This record gives sequence, C-alpha cells and structure tokens, in this order.
Amino acid sequence: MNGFLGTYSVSIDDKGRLNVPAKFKGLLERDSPQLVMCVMDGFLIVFPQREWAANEEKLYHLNAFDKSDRNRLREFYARATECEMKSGKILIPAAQREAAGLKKEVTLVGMSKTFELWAPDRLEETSK
Amino acid sequence: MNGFLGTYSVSIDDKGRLNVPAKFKGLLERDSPQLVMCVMDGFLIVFPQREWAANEEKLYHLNAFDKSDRNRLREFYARATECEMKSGKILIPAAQREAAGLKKEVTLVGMSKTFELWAPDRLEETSK
DNA sequence: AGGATTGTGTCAGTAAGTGTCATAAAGTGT
DNA sequence: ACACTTTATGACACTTACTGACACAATCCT
Repeated sequence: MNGFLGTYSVSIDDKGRLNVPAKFKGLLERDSPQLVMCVMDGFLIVFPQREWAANEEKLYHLNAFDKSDRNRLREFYARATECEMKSGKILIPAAQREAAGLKKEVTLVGMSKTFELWAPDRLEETSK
Repeated sequence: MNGFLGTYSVSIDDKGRLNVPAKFKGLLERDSPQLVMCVMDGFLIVFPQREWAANEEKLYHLNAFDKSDRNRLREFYARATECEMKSGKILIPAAQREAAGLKKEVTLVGMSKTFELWAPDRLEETSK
C-alpha cells in the first residue's frame, strides 16, 4: 500500500476505541503504531508519528505572526494528543471524541499520509 | 495490447467479485495487478496503480493545512479504494458496488489507460 | 485504602473476502 | 463441422476482518 486511501465506516467500542480497518492497520504496523491525533474544525486528523514531525515546523512557520492563526495554532497544539494503536485499536480520548462529535459510528477518510476521523453527519455536511 | 479497449459484459459473483475478461487480465498481469478504484457519479473508474500515481502527482502543490485545498484533497482521496486482481477477479467492496448501482451484470468499458465499470442501464442512459 | 473512572487484552459470533474447482459457453484451427 | 482450447460463471469451503462484550489493570480522587 502507498498510503491511506478510501473511506471506511467503523465503530467505536464502549471504551472509546476505534477499530482500525485492516488496510490501515497494515500500514501502521509496518511504519509505527505511534500516532498524533489532532483536532481540526469539527473532525480529527491522525498523523503517524513521522508525518507529524515532518509537518510540525512547516505548520509553525505558516502561522507564526498572524494573531488569529496563532490562536488557532495554540488550540491545535493544546488539543493534540499522542496515541498509539494497540491490539489493532486506537483509543480516542474523551476530549477528542467530544470535539469531533464522535458517537458509535465513525467515518474514516484516508488522505494518503494521514487520515481523518469524522462524525458521519458532519462529513456529509462538509462534502455538500 | 496497447491499452484497455472495448466493451464487455461480465458478471459479479455472490461475494461481489468481478470476473476480469481475458484481454484485460493479460494487461494487468503484465503491468501489475494493483489497482485503485474510484467512485465517480454513478460509475467506477479503475486505475492501474501507476496511472493513479500519475494523477496523484497533480495534487502535490495543494496545502494540507488550507481548508479549501484540504477539501479538494479529501474529495479526491475519499472516493478511492485500493484493490487487486486475484485469481483473475477483482473484489468490488460493497460501498462501491452500492455507489455505482452494480448488481449481477456489469458493463466494462476500456478507456485506454483506465477502464470503467457501469450498471448496464446507467450506461445506456448516459450514452443517449 | 476504597471506589470510581478510564484504559487494555482477549475472545466468540458474524460478516466480508479469497482460493479452487466443475461446468458451461465461447472461440480457434483444421 | 468437429475436436480442442480458452474463457466465464457459479458454487463451495475456507480464511480473515469487524464488532461487541467481558474481565482485568491502572489511575485518580477523597
């Protein structure tokens, strides 16, 4: 596989763990199960560790001198979390679930280097 | 063979696998059985891996942290799924079958570098 | 420490995906 | 037209993946 690709509908269990689809699982196991999860406007982005590191500096420079961007940047960092895939599942902390409005059903969208987690209704809204 | 050419009517088995016609099979075996299947409005496009990569390159200039660029990227990636020809068959995931309205009979149209999968009635409708 | 909350491993049931083969249909050469 | 080869289909058994549930471990809070 070349990257995260496609749309999947997966479930979150009673403790807030996302079942990672087999195709993504393979990629994460090969690379590393270490992740950074990050709140965007209404959804979550999941970065494999390596990808996060590569983007961090770029992100910082893009926004450093703009006040409102800087506020947003702070919020971005503040709500980012390290996490890990364990037993083929990723625990999504309560705060992140809350921020993205995730309930039982989650839509997972591959974006090549990263992937996104969406509440199904929000994604639908956005893609109109 | 020079590319995917012609129209074929093929069947999908009980598990959703498309029987690839011999002529296309040859091409895919020679090149690579790795494919990307992409949902368009009402039908599916199948890209050999290499073709897909070429299309993907056109999006490299987009900024993943820009909201509207990100929406464009998502639109592109979300439609896609990786798949593979195995034992001369291609499994078409349920979601994609659904999106293209594919039942038992499928019309397959060669488009040189790629080929398309159509529900027969939809193709007929479109070509009027 | 005791109880509550949150996180983790595992497993069984079900659903989805895969390999293989027998038969039927279509195509080929003489 | 005939035998022969290739191709397409449907069926079946098997494997892998996904889900929900449960039991247990760790952490936090008085």
